[in-house]
Amino acid sequence: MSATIRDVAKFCGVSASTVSRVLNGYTDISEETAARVYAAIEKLDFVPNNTARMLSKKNTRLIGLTIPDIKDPFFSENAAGAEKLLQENGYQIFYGNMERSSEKLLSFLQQARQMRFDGLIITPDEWTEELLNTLQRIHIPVVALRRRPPQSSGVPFVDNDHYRGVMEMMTYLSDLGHTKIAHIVLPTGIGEIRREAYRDYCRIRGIEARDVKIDLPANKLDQARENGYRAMQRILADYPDTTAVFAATDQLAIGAMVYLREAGLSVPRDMSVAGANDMEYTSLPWFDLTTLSLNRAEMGRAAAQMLLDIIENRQTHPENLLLGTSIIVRGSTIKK
Amino acid sequence: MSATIRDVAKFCGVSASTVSRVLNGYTDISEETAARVYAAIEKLDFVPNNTARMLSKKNTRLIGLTIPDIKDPFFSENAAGAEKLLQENGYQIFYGNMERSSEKLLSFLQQARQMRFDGLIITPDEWTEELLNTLQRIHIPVVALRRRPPQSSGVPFVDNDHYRGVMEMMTYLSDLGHTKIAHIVLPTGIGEIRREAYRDYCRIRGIEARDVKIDLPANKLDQARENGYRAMQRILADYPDTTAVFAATDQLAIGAMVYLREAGLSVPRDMSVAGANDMEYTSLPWFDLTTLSLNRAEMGRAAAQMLLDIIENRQTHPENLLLGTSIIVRGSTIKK
DNA sequence: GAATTTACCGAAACCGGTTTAGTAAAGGAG
DNA sequence: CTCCTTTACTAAACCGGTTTCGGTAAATTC
Repeated sequence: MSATIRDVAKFCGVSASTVSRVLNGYTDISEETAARVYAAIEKLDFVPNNTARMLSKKNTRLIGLTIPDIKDPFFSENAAGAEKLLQENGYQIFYGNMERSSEKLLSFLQQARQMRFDGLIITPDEWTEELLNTLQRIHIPVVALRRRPPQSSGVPFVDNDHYRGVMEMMTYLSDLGHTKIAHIVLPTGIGEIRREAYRDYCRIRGIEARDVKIDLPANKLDQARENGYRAMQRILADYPDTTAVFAATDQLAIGAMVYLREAGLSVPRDMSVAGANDMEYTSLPWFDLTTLSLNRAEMGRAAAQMLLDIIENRQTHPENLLLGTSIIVRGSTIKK
Repeated sequence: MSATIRDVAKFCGVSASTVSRVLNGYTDISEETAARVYAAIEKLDFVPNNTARMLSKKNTRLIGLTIPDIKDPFFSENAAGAEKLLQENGYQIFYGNMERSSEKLLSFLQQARQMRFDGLIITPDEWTEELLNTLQRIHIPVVALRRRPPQSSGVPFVDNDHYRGVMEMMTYLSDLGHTKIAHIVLPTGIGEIRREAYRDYCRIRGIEARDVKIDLPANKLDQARENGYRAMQRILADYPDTTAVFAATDQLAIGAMVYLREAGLSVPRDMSVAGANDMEYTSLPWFDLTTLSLNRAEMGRAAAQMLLDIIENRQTHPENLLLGTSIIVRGSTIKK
């Protein structure tokens, strides 16, 4: 079928090991032989068989990266960040689309084991006992992204510093003069962290905490908006004097804005609205949404860097990393 | 390191070939031996090394799938469609993020060759001579998605029937009573097909063709919107009596709506607007955009099916496939 | 009871690379 | 001239599966 390394060797009268050495850039090869080998490679259209190489070298230079939901552009951006760094280091990313299913994740890990991936970057929706066991058993370096693993698991972790980010956003809203600030809670783990920060902030500043959580499963974009919609409804019912809303994600914020629109209220005149995660389209003039930006590409890059440090033994047990966030101020929030 | 098939063999006193047969479900194995082997596998935590398997079997059951731009949710949806079908058939998808770069595509193909992928589904931004040559040389079955390859290349092709889709959309707008319908052209290959359909429709119906093409490179979402914005501006300048605009993509339509908003015109009262591709967020009440829906998952599935037919020799040279589209009627278009 | 079939399993080659250990020739030092 | 390095290369083992070819023993056929 395809030419092998021995074909190349025979063609230019050297041994297979010599060809291999040429390919791998060893220096104890005369220029002349190297040139002959390259010529033969060209002539025979030889392309080394990577599966064979993976087998004999004991690594694959393959990194598995799970994407919780391929339709959510959030994840694709931090994937892109990771990919860039890994490719610079000669690794290929093998993406796994989880579709929010924990069985898919487990079977991806099984795949990873069979394929002998050199490392994994995962973003599980939840950290089950079974997941932790599987991770233990497959003996592959792993870094967790955006979903904090149990402390005891020893899995290193990269995320944004949501707690601090929320504090900053609340400070920003306070500084605008708002004192009646509601919070729309995201019903996930990250959502709880943000809610906690929100409550802490309220306590410290001595203002009333008005956090509303709608518990509908929010694993689809339109459902997330639906949650924001209902939360806004409840906020207006329970706390009618609210002047600003901080939604835990942009999707929730958009949902809230849909409700405000239906209720005949104008943003930002009647209500300031802020979100988080910086979704692409929220900069459009209809929304012009102030948001907490998470710097997604940087997160992916950081996770990849951490993983490389582990794989290449520069670091056996790295510290968790919480990246800073920044507020993108737009027109949806104004002075009280 | 990890247990091998020979370890398992030794452990339960059989030969490696027997273990292999058990793993591959051969029938000429006594139940008792099979049970012993399974027990040993369990005990030793043996997981077959897929790289070795790929090498000895002559296939990898890996399919390469290129994603032109990971940030664009359009592609991820047809990737998901393809993935589903392929996984059902025991194939894994290896994604390649092209970031709209033709060099990346070429290097992905090189990767594909080295890794001995069993098949490829690609969506190149353009069909260069070099690309066609490379495809020839790597000897991997390939199906093209959404970018029509040159007829002579023999590469089979799956796409929506844009021509017919545009005809249907124009018919829909006509039936609403519009006769002064402008078209915002997408500056790509697909854009040309749509423009052609638009012009043909105008000719047949005897109405004036008002297609406007802004040539700024449109490979980012915000740039696409910028193009729509400027196109709308020109439409209003050149054809002030226009009552409906059909933009070749939703992004262009949104860009147009931004301009209309700034110009103080209301959609749909002053101008009906329609788009294409059914972007997720265009259903929001601010836009409520009528759009030509492309059924993305189905496209991916169809491409995967075609590829499998080629790989498994059911079909050596399949016909190109053009899938139907449908119009999603929303509030941005009304009767004249 | 001999011949043939069938069920079950093993030895060894093979896939296509890499790597180790070692060698012949050339060059340099003493 | 001998000894020691260095340079440039090779033979063969190895990675961990699969596959081919066959062999033995039991079961079946005649």
